[in-house]
Amino acid sequence: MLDIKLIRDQPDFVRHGIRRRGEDPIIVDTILGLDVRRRELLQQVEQLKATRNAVSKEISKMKDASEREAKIAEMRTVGDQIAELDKEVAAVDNEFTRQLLLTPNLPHPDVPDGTSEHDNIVMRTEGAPRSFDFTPKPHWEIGEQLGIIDFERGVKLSGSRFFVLKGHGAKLQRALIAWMLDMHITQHGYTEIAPPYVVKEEILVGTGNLPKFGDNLFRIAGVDLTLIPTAEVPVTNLYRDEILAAEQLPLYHVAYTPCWRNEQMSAGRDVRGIKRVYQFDKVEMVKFVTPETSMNELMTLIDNAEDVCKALNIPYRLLKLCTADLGTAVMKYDLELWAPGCGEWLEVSSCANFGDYQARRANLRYRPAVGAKPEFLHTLNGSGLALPRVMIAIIENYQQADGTIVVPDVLRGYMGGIEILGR
RNA sequence: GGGGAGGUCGCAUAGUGGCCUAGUGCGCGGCACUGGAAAUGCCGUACAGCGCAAGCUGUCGAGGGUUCAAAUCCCUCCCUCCCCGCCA
Repeated sequence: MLDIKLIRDQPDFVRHGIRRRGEDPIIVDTILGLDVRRRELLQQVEQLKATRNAVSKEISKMKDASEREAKIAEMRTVGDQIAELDKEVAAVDNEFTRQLLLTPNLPHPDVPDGTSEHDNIVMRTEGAPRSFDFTPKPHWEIGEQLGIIDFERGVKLSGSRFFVLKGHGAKLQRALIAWMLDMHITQHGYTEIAPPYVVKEEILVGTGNLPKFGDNLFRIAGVDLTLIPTAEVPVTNLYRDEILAAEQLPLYHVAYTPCWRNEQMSAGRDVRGIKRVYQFDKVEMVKFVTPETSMNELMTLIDNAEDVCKALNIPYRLLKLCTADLGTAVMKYDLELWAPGCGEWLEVSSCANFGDYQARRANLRYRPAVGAKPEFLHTLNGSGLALPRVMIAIIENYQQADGTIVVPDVLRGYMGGIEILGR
């Protein structure tokens, strides 16, 4: 959500930001119109309420019965007027809030312009792709042959785009989760959170998934609960409606959760394997920081995600996303691991600074100093990392000619000594 | 799921229609006293909206209602605690 004062004072600046994102800046005029109307009505109704409050107090002290009755009758009329105006205020206010919630975030000036993901900029590529003396296979072949990924039975249970991990496959994922969590906790200073996997509607509004981007969500029939699309949703809302002390910031949290995404719009894309599925596991980092530090915090957030890629010793690259690919962020970077079997770069992490956009929605504030006014803080989040695609990268990069997979060094302690998957 | 008790300012509590402009204690901040501190005293301590400002308005779990006037009365819902039932 944007600050209405910013829209009021610098409408052209806001329009420019919205236009860069490829959206229609007309919403600015809609909001400004509602804002004016809203304040007019508020002033009217509040003046009437002030009158009623004052006269009601007088009434309690009146001795003369007829004078008293006259005032009561008078206030009855005022009360009717107030009731009508209150209704109007509520209607205008609802629409005003709805429009504000639909307004996109403004991109940072340093974000490159673009109209599609092709305009994203590769900042750097780390690590050389391994050279194979055989043709590397895609993970869906290796996984099936080794019996560590069962596609058919996943479909049998839950339909297309669901899969089952078995034996060493399940263990590898569990090892990865524990290892990543431990790395962020012990080396990067994060505190672990184990949140609920279903949340209320207002929580999704807080992170910006609703009201605009609800299409991908799995909602639970009959109750006001939705399966989380990412741990970002419950964790970012942790301190909702609270005022944190400045000394509590920055606050770093890391959470492992499953994620559910009903991506019907991507039907037909990446149908093979586990690259794009309806349920996947992810370790997610979330930061709560003061506004002036958020850009630096974004850089260290990327470092934290990058450390995972480095430790796995798999080639990766860092992308700076253009205005078309920003989502609700102010600025965003993606990390992609190289997968030699399917021959593509896999997005395993998305690291974003949201500025105060989410903080306004979720009412996340901090007090800069004792006695000072509360202010909205800044939120950031980044995957650290998303499990299925890391699994793909490990399977494809660490495959051997005989169809088995070497367990990366860093994971062996978490694998109970297993060094080769499939034996 | 059934029965009971509750939800008031950071915490604890008072408040059964106008004396509530929500009191008190603790905590917190400032000041005084002190060589410094403790103790003590004084002052201040929720959030939001509107307004250039003075100030006004709203919020006592949430939403409706009754009333000239609601923390207080009525209705619906949510949450917490206790007992019973069921259950990993």
